[in-house]
Amino acid sequence: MTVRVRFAPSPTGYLHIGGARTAIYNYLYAKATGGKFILRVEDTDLERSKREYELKQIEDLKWLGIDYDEGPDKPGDFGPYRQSERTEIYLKHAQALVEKGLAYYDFCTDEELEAMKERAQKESRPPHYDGKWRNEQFWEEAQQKLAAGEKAAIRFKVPQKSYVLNDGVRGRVVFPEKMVGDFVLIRSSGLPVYNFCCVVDDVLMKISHVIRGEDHLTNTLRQLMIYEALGANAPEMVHVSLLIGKDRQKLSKRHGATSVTLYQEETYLPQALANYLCLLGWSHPEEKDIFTLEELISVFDLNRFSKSPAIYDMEKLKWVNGQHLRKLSNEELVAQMQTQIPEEHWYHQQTQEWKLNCMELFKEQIELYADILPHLESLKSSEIVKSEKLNDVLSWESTSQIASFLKTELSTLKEEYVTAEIVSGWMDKAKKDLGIKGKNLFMGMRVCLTGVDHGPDLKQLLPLTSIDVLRERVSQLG
RNA sequence: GCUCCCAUCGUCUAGCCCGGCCUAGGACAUCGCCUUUUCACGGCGGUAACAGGGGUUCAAAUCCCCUUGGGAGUGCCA
Repeated sequence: MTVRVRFAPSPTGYLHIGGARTAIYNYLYAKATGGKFILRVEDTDLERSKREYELKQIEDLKWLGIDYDEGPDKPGDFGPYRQSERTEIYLKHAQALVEKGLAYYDFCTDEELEAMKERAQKESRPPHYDGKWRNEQFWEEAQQKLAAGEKAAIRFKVPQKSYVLNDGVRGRVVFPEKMVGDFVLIRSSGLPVYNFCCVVDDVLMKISHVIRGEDHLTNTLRQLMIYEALGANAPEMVHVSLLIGKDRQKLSKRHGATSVTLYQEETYLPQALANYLCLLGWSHPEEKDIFTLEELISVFDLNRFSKSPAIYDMEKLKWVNGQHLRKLSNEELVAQMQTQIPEEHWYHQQTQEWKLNCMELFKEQIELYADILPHLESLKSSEIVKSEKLNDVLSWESTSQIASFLKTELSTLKEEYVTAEIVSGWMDKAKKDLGIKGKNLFMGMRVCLTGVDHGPDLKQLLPLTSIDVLRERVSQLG
């Protein structure tokens, strides 16, 4: 059997990191098995669905490195791939179920349903539908009302029996009888409801494996019933554990960034986000924690999911990002920085060589592209960053000597930038002429020329700062 | 309330299905040391967990039951 999996987002907002994670798992499984990955847009909630969200989610998916074989903009043999364009199909199947006596028309108003629920609550019964239309004796009346043009929802007549699900990660799950009441298949507006569309589509699109979040586990009961009513076999179900926040609550905006877009904006690497997301609830057979999706394809399998929910930890994501960042060459880093960093912060007027040197120097210190900003800023700043250590260095007799020495040296230079050789020359000369060495020399130089008590090697750092700025820094100390 | 799911370091997890190789391994974070005359990177090491209680067994993190805790669902949302 060829594997066909799908990711079925609702275009009611931006792509959520939880959604991105299940999309990745589906994508990987398709790739690992040589199957097909389908993108299906579940936009049956007309009120909240927006085309712009659909487009944005697709863009974000692609940004993460996920591509699909069939989808709204990639016609396949099982389209259309947008549920709003399949209304007729759902209607046809729902009517067929009514004809078979497996579903029925329901004319209850919202008020009646509300009253029904309240009554059930008062009598501490489960709030299941128990309206008259469930009863076969009214079905003729229903047909008449329908013929008269009255609006009705189509409700599924839930069989009185228990269902068993063999889930790929949960194992055997038994849903007892009477767990759910008759639920709606088609709204009175004529539009279908999620659980129904989902099953009809999964059957029609020949989906072999459903990999989705555990929040759908209880939905599965309803879906199992629909598969049965439709005379179809249910696909393999794989319910992946959920992502939660530090407070163990469902991941929401107050836990920080929850949409993929935000990570783009914060200059995360797509491969790092994808990498980290895989690590939550799934483990690499060799316990590797840094990999690309490409590398994962050959080892990905459905048996390595963990059952418990995972807390989303931004700290580790950052670390993963840093690991991926360090794998990039200086050339790639420069190219990326051009697009990731606002032009006014980036030294776009600098030579390529300067930029490459800059990357070489700072890439070990950053985890995100945006982390380069303060470093870039420090290159042109003549501000003295006060600290206890810095004051100590400034109090040394040797430091004032170095300051005036540097002042003279700098005044003789015509170039715009110093070189590593010039800096070396200063070191040697200061050692010989002033008799300063060791910590006094190095720290004195550093403080005078950078205004900071720590930082990267001076021979690499100083050539990135213009001599004018160096002069300014030194003069402030003199 | 009812139903379903889950439970190993602070966090992500390995081990669990097929009990003994577990004195419970790795990673993030944290702490210390080394490296770097500074910082960062890197290297080495430390602190740190089988939720609790009962079984079963020669032997339980692993199998069973209960308790507790957490999550999800209970929509004419998806």
